[in-house]
Amino acid sequence: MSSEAVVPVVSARREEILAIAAGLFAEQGFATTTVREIADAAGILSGSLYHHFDSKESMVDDLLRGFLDDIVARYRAVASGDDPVGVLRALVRTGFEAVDAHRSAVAVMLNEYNLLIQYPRFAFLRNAAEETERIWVEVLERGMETGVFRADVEARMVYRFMRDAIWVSVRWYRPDRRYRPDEIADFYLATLLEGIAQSS
Amino acid sequence: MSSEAVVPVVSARREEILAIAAGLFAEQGFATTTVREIADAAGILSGSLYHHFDSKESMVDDLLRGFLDDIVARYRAVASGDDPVGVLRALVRTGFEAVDAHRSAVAVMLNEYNLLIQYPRFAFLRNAAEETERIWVEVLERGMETGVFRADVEARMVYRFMRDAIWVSVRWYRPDRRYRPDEIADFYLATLLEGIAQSS
DNA sequence: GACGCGACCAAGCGCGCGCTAGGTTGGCTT
DNA sequence: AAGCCAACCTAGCGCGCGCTTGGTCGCGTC
Repeated sequence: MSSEAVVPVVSARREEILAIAAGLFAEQGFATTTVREIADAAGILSGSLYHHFDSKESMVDDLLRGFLDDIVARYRAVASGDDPVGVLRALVRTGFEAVDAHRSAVAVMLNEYNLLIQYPRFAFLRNAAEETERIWVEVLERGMETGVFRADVEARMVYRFMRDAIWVSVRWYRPDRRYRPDEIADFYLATLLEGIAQSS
Repeated sequence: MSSEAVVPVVSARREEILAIAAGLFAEQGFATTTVREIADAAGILSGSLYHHFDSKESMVDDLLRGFLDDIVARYRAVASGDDPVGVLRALVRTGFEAVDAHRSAVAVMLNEYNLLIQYPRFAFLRNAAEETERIWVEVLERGMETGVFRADVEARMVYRFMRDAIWVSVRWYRPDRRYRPDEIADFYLATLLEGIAQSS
């Protein structure tokens, strides 16, 4: 009998360094962040990073792969509901929760998508983006067909505005501040569903 | 008598190179774009760029200064109206027009703001951003006071969602496609003002 | 007490970066 | 014909980048 269960699946130190790198990538951008900065922040020398990672590129690869696996799974789970309004609410909440819980990954995704998508190894980014769009648009279109959503705007365009508004909120949202993610989600949903014009 | 009027205020060649650089900055990012790439695209050698510009940094400085001067002036002009709904419509249209007419500048502003704002020479970015926010928020708050806008969401938060949705559309909007900027503005305004939920 | 190994250090290689200094060219002016 | 100057070239400097190679250290296992 070996005591395998005690051994972490992946090195804890590796995860720690990945989180540090993610923070720097999110703050300053992937290209602008140097391996020496990452190493400094982790308290080691730059060469020692390569004990944990193949390359700087593989750090951002790891980060985004983990994040996208998680959030796409959440979207899938949430989208199985019947009521389009309820599903849309849940999708939006999930999105803002991700902004709160995975700040760095969301910021990197937002800022570096166009850069990274050029390289074959990051094809999984496009796959995740496309599946996400499919899930959201399907709900919007179902709601339009059943009459709970207005049908005079394109579902894809509505999706884009929603996605962008949620993702970009990572630039001004601060987790320690006034509003919790689900409150912001509700603010956003209120204006999205009912509009800001007074009907009275 | 000299024939000064014929001489361009700034070199036409300089403007041409600036537009080329802007396109590359927008596509690949400022840090990732090299002076050699800019020079190649302009059909000259990298050293020759420095006949026209002090530095790579001064290119992006020039680009953003020109853009922000223009758009802030437009916002100011448009905000002088009385009717909050009308002013908001005009602001949103102006925003989408800028996305259409100044693609590169908007993209650079969106992508590099956080990076550039760190350096003193780019303090004018913050000034422009703050004045813009003041103009938009003032209109929203005026509309809330007079009762044409709902008052149960924060004006600043509404502003941020609007600003981001407009700016980020530069990532998917293509000028040659189906929709003109004012059509997209109207789509966006329809969902923003009235919401996407059917009242029936 | 020898061994294995995960974590890190020491030293530095080669490349591409932004930028520079001085020279050349050709059209325009006088 | 001479001079000027914007535009561009030639050649390359120094720096910081991502990454590599071989070695050190200390903890846990048998």
